Amino acid sequence: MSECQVNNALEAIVGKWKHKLLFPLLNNETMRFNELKREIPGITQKMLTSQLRELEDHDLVTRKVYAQIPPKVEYSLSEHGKSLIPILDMMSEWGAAHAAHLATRNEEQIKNTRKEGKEHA
Amino acid sequence: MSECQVNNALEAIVGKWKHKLLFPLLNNETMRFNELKREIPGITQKMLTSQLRELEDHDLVTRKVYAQIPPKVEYSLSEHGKSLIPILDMMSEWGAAHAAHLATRNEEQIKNTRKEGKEHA
DNA sequence: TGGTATAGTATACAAAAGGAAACTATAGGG
DNA sequence: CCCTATAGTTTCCTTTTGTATACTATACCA
Repeated sequence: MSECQVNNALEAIVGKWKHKLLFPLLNNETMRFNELKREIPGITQKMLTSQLRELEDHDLVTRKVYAQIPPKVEYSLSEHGKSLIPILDMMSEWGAAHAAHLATRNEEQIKNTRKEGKEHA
Repeated sequence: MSECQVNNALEAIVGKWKHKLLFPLLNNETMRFNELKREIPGITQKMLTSQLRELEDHDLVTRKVYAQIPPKVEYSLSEHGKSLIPILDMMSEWGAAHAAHLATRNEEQIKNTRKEGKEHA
């Protein structure tokens, strides 16, 4: 296992918005710019553009421009992008376990605080 | 697969330095503050402290303080922290594949550029 | 002539992250 | 009395990110 390769992987999917774009694209074969924007509440056009460009640079997302007016651009997950699915799956599973772990830990801390309170009383 | 859980997972290990701390801690049962600092070139004390605190908050790293002077503090991967290993492994593998993918893609682009050059000549 | 729609850019600003360097505590050694 | 060592904290500054808002092009429609 190499820290440098982990870094490569993280760079591809990390960012405030980047991995949030992946999910709508997993569920829809193709998506248009404004469609993505509607799916991701709070994102600005600038952020959506820049994050899509970065995903494109990593060849995770494919951008197809139609020479029309008004413009039409379709985004979709590339074949290479789909190779991320198992990792996202695993992270999702671990994320859930992690959240549960922290929740029980915090409950225990609250119990201990109460005990201490009684001891001091 | 849930975007929110992936987010939980990413939050735990993302940051310019956080995952870089994990590797020395995987290879050594316990490590002291300055030992970690030496292992991670370029990190400042402030960053090392803050990232260690965040890992501790997520219960990925355990901090043991010895009441000595000069101070002695030992950091180690918690049991929960060790549950990250399969994910790091997978990310490392994907990161290598990803780097290779981008490399061949770029080579092809260079070839195509040369072809275009000849065509125009 | 003016409004609509799409997929963006451009500009200005605010907030967050990160870096550099100085400062802290205190036991032991010279 | 000063120096060393460890594990930080504090302050100030710079860089990076992100937000808000306005602006662009152009075919079609009324």
